[in-house]
Amino acid sequence: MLFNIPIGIFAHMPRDSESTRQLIIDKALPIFNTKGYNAASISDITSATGITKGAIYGNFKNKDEVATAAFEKGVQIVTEKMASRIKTEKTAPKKLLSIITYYEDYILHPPIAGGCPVLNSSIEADDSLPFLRSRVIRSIDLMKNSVAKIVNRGIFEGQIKKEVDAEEFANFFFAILEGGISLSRVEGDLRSFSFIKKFVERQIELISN
Amino acid sequence: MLFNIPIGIFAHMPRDSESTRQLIIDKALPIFNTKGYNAASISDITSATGITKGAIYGNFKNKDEVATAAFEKGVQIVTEKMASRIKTEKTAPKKLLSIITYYEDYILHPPIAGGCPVLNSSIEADDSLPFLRSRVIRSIDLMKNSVAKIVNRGIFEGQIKKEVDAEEFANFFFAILEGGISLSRVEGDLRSFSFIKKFVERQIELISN
DNA sequence: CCATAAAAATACCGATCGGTATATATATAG
DNA sequence: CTATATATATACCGATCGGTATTTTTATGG
Repeated sequence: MLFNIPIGIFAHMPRDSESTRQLIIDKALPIFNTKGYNAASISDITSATGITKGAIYGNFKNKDEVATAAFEKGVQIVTEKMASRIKTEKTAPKKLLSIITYYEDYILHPPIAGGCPVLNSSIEADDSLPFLRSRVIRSIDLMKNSVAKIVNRGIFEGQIKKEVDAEEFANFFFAILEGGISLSRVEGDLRSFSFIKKFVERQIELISN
Repeated sequence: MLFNIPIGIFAHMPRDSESTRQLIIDKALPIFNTKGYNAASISDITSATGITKGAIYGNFKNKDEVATAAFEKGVQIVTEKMASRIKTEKTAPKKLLSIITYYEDYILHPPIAGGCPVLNSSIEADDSLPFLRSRVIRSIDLMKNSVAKIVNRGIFEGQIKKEVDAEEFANFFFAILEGGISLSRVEGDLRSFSFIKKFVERQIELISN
């Protein structure tokens, strides 16, 4: 944990503020993700962490910075878990299918309470929360690009039909899966997502050789 | 405006509270839709309407009821405009295409500031705002059903391939278009939506006879 | 023109918000 | 053991929140 900290540079080292910072981020993430940025309060975070306001404002400049750090953590969790799923498969169609099941598992066993942080923040940040918007855009771009890369590599390796537009497919793929998550979440069951899953699976089959 | 009010039943009729109520709803709708329920405040509404808190709480029990009325108004606006577009077309494929262009126009010339109230409320209401959730679900169901009806009628009239699963298509259609709106809104341009539009148009072509 | 009842405006409430200034606790260097 | 720098806790700030009690305005019936 502390191995990276250069010994001798800091003359004094009282309590470990880095682990406090991580605690705040970890506890703040599900709070922001379920309640939304505006409804989530600093005192929500103090309750969840058992840490006082002084510790929070000692480690973050303001609420925006806590939210930003929490969002980045959320993106990291989501994308890392997804990437590890993708890696286990060898061909493009199977990689794409693994993303679908990742989304399905995400609904059944949410790694972060409150749904997908990218989608949630996307809705909340589109006209308010300017400090989050660019980060949301970047995350979306990252996720769409990774899908496009899979498709293009699949074309190169002969698993995907070469006339497929990777960027178009990536947009479709991302939009419908995010839409599917939001549908199943608000409806409270997997029914809508199952339809969407079936549809997307057929699309993958259709573009495969 | 006042023609419908039965004369003689009310002994006294000071200011017209119904038009005040409508003013509040009309001004509150874009506020709730852009800022979200929690960030939107009663004083935001008093500023926008030029009306005082007393008038608001004279016409609504609390903030929840204002938000509910605004949401229903939003749904009404969205669905009525969409229905009128659909009606101008005769065949199922053309009706479906008209919905796509409706969404596209919605992005370019939003009838309500802040995006789609159904999608926005869906995200915000999924774990908070229980008083809105059932209404959101009902609205989504309504919109998906109208798409499914178009598809089924299209099958019946021979315009759509009979092996098409109307409910599956409706789920796909709704999820991807809502996803497309949210994408283009947060990204701030139509690029993603254009890809999605192209994709959905091809799907419509594929299920058409 | 006056009485009346409804609607809207005003004034106020406790609670909570994000944020800050200050005090206290803690770990290390000497 | 002590001095010191840092991390955390405490106490407090003005602003704003949703909501309510009360007063003022307004339209109508008589």
